[in-house]
Amino acid sequence: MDYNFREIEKKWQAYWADNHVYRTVEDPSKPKYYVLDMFPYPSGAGLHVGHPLGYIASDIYSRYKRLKGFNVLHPMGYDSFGLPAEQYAIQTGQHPEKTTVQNISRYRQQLDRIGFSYDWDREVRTCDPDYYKWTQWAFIKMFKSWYDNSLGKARPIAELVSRFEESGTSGVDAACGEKMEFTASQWNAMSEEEKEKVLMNYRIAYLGETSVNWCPQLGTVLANDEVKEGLSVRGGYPVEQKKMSQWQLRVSAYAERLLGGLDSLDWTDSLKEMQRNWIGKSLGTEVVFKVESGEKTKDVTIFTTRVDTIFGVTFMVLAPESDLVDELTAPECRKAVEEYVSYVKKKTERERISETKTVTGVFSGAYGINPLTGDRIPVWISEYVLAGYGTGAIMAVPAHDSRDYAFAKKFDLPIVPIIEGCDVSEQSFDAKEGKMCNSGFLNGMDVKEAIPAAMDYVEEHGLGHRKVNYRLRDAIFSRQRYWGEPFPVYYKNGIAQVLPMDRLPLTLPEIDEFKPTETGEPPLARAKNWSYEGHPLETSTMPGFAGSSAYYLRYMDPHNSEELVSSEANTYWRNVDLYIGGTEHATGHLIYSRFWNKFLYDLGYVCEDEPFRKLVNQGMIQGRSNFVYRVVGTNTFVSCGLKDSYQTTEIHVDINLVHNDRLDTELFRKWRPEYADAEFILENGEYVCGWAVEKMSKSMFNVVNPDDICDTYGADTLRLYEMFLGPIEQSKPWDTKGIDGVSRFLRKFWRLFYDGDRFIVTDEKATPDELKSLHKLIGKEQEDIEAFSYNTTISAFMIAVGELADCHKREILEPMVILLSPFAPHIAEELWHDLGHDTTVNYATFPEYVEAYTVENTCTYAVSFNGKTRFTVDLPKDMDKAGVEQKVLSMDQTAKYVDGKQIVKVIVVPGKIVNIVIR
RNA sequence: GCUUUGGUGGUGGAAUUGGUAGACACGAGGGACUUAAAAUCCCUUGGGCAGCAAUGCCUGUACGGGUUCAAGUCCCGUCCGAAGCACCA
Repeated sequence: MDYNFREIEKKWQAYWADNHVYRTVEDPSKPKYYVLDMFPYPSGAGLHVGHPLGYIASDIYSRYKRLKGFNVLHPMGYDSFGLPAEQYAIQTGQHPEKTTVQNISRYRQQLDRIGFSYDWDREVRTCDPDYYKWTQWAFIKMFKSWYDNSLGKARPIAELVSRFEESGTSGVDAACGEKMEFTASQWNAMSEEEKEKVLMNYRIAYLGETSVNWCPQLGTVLANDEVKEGLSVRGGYPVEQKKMSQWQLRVSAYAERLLGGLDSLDWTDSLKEMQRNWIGKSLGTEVVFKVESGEKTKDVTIFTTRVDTIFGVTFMVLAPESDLVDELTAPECRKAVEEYVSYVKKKTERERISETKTVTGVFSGAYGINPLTGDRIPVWISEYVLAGYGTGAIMAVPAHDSRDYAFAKKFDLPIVPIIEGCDVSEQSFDAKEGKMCNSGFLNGMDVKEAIPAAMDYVEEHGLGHRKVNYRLRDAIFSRQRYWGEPFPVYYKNGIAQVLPMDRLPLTLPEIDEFKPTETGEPPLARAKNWSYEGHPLETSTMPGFAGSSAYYLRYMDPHNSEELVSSEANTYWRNVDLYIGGTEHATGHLIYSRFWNKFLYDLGYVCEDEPFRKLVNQGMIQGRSNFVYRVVGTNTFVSCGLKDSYQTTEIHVDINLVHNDRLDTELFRKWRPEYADAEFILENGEYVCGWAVEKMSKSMFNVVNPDDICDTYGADTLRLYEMFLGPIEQSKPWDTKGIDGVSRFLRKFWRLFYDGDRFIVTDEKATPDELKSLHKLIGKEQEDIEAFSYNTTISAFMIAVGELADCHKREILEPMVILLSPFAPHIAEELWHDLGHDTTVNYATFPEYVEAYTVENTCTYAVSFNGKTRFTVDLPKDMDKAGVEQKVLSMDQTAKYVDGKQIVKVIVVPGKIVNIVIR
């Protein structure tokens, strides 16, 4: 019998499913290992071969860890709330739940064909009320919590209330919106409504007025990570800034912990760096400038990281959106300022970004006083200062900041250099180096000394204080959409209240249309009886990241209706040991999840501070597109090699019409009616297509469906091939050409067991050479899998099978089957049973590596260096044979000393040099 | 502009972390078996030179320097690519 992958794969997939082979239960007698994939959003297009790349990698690791004796948690689920299903619903009237369920079942079919070892009994779906009950639960917990900066953790809000009752704000160091100060009696005198307003300033989930990314086309607000270059990530629509009252999460309170926690994680440096940049910590100084405008004076606080340059300040700048603008504008300038502010408001985010080089601004008519020099300096207004960062006001040092420099040049403001010898005639000198001058007490200091010295001075003289600033903003948590988690919030007399826990889940109401109302309210406003005890419920829903922030916890205990996760399950599984997914979540999901987990940790619901210990970013599989070249104005297509002699248009052609870059011209004519009478100019009788590596997408006609690969080559071949393509972290194009190699390898493997229909495995003793091949492979596989270097493991396999092509001995083949099983589980199961085992291979153990088998016979060589024979050493016997000219040996067995130093290794290149590594 | 990360045959990629560069695979070329095809197997395959031949020699990891007995790997400079951030004071 030949290797019939179709039958084998069907048989074993059915067996695994029927017997729940991969069901996982907590087992304290075994060490745990938690391997997680980023769960997919089930889109209508189904999976293409790029999606399973990470899943295959994690599945191999899971199976490997099981062989190593670990109790492995390896679950899968769906991130099933989201925009595409809703957009589709708006267009067709089809309920998003219906399309979501359809898409999920298609995903499941596709996933099942690849042979993953998921414990499907633990599946979660974020749109399932039994699941989002816990998303809503966490939101309520956040609503009922505040962040105590002095303890560095979240605490129940009731605790804050009692502190306010006792002593007001004194002694309270809380993360909050605006700074507040009041006494206990002031607090106690407040109305309920006023108290609620105050508490909203401290809650971790809070309702607040803020400038948001508003996307008119989508009719919703978006988080910062959902916007790239002023366009929405989904759909690519323009985004504008708008002030709105929105639910937010006080992620900024966790900035320092999110930053510090990175050090302990086993993530790539680049990913950690991305998060660090996103958090954007900077240490600087807040300095108070007195500002005069007509008769009025006001203290204006600015933030700077370079107080040392304060003697070079020649003007100040306010952000156009800053509240100070209105207060400080002098009457004679009011008209110009108002015009400027409305001009800035009209611009979209996109325009502001693309016009960063055009300098704009207007004079406010106010003057500030430099607190160190007493100089009187003009106050300007310009969009290059952001309202949301620092205080929305800056001191400008044109000599040493390129943005201030550009502004000074444009509006002809003075530029005063304060670092010796720098030339500021053409550009500013931004570097933090050199000696200070024109700077009073700082003169002669190096910039590096001057920064702390200036900070000290400012603090000692009461002019300001050191201040840490973060770029990380609070997460905007409201979306004006239907297909998301409803907020468990109602409004009683206009005050936001959360539902009692026993009312959860608050399920999505049925509505007849999914688009926003005519008055621009979210779709939920269409729902009838959308109220709680007569009070209206919140009509916006939660964003996509809500459901994905704690899903890894739910997998630990997915059917628990009393708790998010029981403490037994949580203390057993703890956190994710290995998380595999794309980098695109670096500043979104991976920040929110860490925040969410830390919050739950503070309240004692989970036992680990960080959710994901090790993180591997799989690269993208790109498409390999093919092109044909149409001669302009004709229906004639010219082969790629000849295209330069014609004027041509490049046209994407469906890769299914192309094999090895050769176009099937008959299929091409049938592909589209307009090509029915196409003519071709061939080279060597063939039409050669051009190609390019692009994103895999329908519009490029380069999508490869894993189902098709499973049909023609089998799931095991697909798995092997995706891993053989190259390192997991790297992006690489899918190229179907190479798949024959691994397919051939599996057939060769099969032929170790079968000659036609004859099972040819014998009980003969293995030879030393055979054992050597086997153990080399065991060693290599172990080492490589731990390092996620699966492609080289597969190479090692191919070499071993080549070496063992004539070996049909059980003693060798049985371990080989176990070694292959993480990569190609179906064929391994089949052969494992053919070898006479009743259990599945996954309950076997990983073969033990014996180094002795791989070490050759040795004989003694004299080793000399520096012209003298120093000692003798045992080296492999074939040392002097051609082809083995060099060996690196561990010297442990022969531990020799030269001149009192221990020899660690010896490197021999016959006829050339001997290198001794000593310690 | 800043941060991160790369640059090795026709292609995907190896290289024990400083030790024979190009493993393994694809593609290409040649051959065997076959009426033929598929399948399978064998040989060649970075470039150049010499030889009937086994083989030998030179050169070669983006470019230019350097450290070292030894550099794809480490250091300095230049060029190019990818990703992320982007008026963050």
